[in-house]
Amino acid sequence: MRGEATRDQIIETADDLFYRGGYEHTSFADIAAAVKISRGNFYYHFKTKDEILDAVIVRRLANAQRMLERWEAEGEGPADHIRSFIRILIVNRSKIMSYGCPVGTLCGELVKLDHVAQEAANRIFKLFRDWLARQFVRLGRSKDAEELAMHLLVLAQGVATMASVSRDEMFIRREVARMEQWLAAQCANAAKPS
Amino acid sequence: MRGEATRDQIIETADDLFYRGGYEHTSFADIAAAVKISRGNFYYHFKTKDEILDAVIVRRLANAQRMLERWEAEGEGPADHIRSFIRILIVNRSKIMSYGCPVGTLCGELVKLDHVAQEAANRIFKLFRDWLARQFVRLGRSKDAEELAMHLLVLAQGVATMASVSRDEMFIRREVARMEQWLAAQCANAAKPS
DNA sequence: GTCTATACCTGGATAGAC
DNA sequence: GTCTATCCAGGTATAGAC
Repeated sequence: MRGEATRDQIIETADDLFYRGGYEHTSFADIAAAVKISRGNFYYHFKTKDEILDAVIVRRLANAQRMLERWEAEGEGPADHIRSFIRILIVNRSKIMSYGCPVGTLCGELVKLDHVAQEAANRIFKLFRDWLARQFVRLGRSKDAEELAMHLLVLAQGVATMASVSRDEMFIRREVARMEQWLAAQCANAAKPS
Repeated sequence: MRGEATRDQIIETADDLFYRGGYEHTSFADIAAAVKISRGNFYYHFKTKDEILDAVIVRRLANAQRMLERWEAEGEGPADHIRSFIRILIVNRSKIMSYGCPVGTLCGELVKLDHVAQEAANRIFKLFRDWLARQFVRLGRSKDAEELAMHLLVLAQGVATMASVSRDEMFIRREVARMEQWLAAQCANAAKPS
């Protein structure tokens, strides 16, 4: 069915527009124009704007899941896997400097809107947190794995926010170097308290 | 003049509503209702919504400035001053868990809206960064004072973002403890490379 | 300086032809 | 499955009385 393809295109486009312009600020007209369909056709695929948001979140969850699996398949061990996470800040630096972190900015917006999809969006963070925690467990830090995972998310979110303010690539590189240094210290401390 | 008082009330109310609900999501009607004036009267004080935003940013800048001066007056030295900065995360934990950091979330929203006031809002960050850098200089870290200041802002922003996602007070306390530990290490390293 | 009334537009959502 | 036409709510902004 051609319809499925259109639906996927809408979700993909909405994902991108929500990232670049925010959820509320992006209108049906914007998405329809980008997909090159009429506004009316839109409602054949999604009855409400919230439905598109849900679909976008599902898509982001799936994409994140795939990315984590790839990192595990490619990396040599838990430390390597965590390093892959840290390096998305470098890999995606352009977009991050322009629009921040897709996950963090969406969750932040939904908080302010007091939106029902808040919890769904937070699940993306949980996915990363649990995955990171598993890596720290394998690193011999089972006692504080969760805390270390949260701390890495803190660093990543902080860097993303300040990167979109300063728009300074060297800033990102310095902070990433710090994060890798921190990770190395955690490896050395394996099985010891923080 | 009564007019000045009304104007101030509008700014104060808008400041709060912009923080809790975001700039775009907050309508004139919302502000007018909260201040208990008519929408028409509104336009006597501010011709456009952007004008209110400008006034709110000016207000936030002034408030931040006053807060920094208070910290310097109250604290015993640069390390103490920086600790005051770190502890706003504890002091404002309720609001931060509900709405994130007022500065970070505003700048993040303005980035997505591609709003002209972006630069003005970023000035609030610059105020904090410069002030923190001065404290680090006094701590004998003139070589990397700017970098350390940015790193503290990264930590604060990351904690604020993840706090509004996890809504876990203990998480904030753990991260603040980490920040204070980090600060102590920087003091010990005074005049040495990071 | 504050109000009411209202113009105007945009955005979400529906109906119905093709 | 896609379109055009249209409705309606809410948001910014203006005019003009008091």
